[in-house]
Amino acid sequence: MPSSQPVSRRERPAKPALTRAGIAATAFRVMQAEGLERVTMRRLASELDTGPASLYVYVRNASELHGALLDLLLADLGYPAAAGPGEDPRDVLVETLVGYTRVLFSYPSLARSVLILRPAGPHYLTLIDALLRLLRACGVPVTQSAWGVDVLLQLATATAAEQGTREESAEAAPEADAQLAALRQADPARYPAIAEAGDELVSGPALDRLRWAFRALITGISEVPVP
Amino acid sequence: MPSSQPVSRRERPAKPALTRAGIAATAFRVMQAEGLERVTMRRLASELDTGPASLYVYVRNASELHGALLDLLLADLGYPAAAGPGEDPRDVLVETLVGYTRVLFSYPSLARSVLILRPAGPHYLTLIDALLRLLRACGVPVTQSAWGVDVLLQLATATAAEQGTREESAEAAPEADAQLAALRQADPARYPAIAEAGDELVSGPALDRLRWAFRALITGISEVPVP
DNA sequence: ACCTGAACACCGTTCAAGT
DNA sequence: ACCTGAACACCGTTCAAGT
Repeated sequence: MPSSQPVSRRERPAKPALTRAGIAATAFRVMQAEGLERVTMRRLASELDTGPASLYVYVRNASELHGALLDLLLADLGYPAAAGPGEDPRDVLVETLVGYTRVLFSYPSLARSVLILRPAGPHYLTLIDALLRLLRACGVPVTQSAWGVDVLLQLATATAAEQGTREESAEAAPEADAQLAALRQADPARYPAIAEAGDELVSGPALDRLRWAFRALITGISEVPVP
Repeated sequence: MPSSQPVSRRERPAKPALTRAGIAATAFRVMQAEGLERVTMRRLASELDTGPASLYVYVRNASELHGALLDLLLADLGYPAAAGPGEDPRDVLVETLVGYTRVLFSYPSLARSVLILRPAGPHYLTLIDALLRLLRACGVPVTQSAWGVDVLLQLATATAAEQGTREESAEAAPEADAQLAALRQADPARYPAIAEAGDELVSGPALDRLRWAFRALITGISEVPVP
């Protein structure tokens, strides 16, 4: 009676052990390749050769996983220590904010998730710390810097959420056109201020508008004292 | 051979004819009663005694329906014509923005949807027109008003999306606590600026912070010329 | 021509029952 | 004690087949 020997389980394990970091890394890879929409618990489970229930041993829920993805994304962001000689510290701050927004621009769905997430990862804290330091370097008082950094990050994240370069935002495109058309065709008698503003309402490249918005907000943050 | 007479189909029609407005009104009622989460195409269909496919004759998709819900919500918003005697026109502008944000605060999920929607309904245009008029009344040049109104509305909508009073935001609550804890426990050696800012980072009622953010942004909008 | 039943192709999360 | 198969309770959208 020949008995079939089971192949040693320790050799070439097709199934690597599940870990939180491994799940996050797999999620990151799928997000880069196919966008956050495809990063579902079921997809990750099948990618890791297990059932969806197993992921919940290492991750509280899908939203927490999105927070981990943001932190992986921010790992490569570099920050200037301070403004160079003859450099406007506000320009350095604006470009740092633009750098963060650019990263999120490629993943608008992640930006949408982050907007309601209150991220707490180490790289996100590094971003907050860098922005606070740059605000202080612009001469902004500490209380205004503390309240201001939140608003600046919100503006950056919301802009990435609403704009966005991936095909996923193609859904929203027809509605953007609808607003454009509505503004242009608005009855001047009923909407006189819209008529007065005219094409200025929708003019200019998105990045120019974003830079201007950052500059305006930084100016206000530095001038208006907190109550 | 008695034949059963069919009951006249024209009497007491249990099924009112489907219309776009009727669908939107039903959606609005469900949203008020149970939140936007419950406003699904399937739920609306069963509420209207039909199949989900029938709704697509009158509504392009769920996102377009959310735009209609926003416009219904904005129908009751009133706007001040101008600042009264001895009244700061900036305060009037701030309170108008707070009024819009308050309405959205009760429906954070709608705010999330609106953020990527570019609304185009008549009441939304009325809101844009009113804000433009108030900005002009503050002495803000037309180009800055035109670019500014977009950012102000984005800030309002994003704040409503991320805060929010309904139980639906209870999901996000543990993460808000996680950020709070992370900021408080941040290593001062690694995050010196966070340590310096201390509790100022999370101090103050949400509404005070929002009013301050509006004030700061309005100040910047009025001072920084568009490129 | 207009409307819709049924199907397509999925979701996140839980929990009883395994090992 | 730790892990997971299977189920629960849903989604938005499409299209062939009806009336």
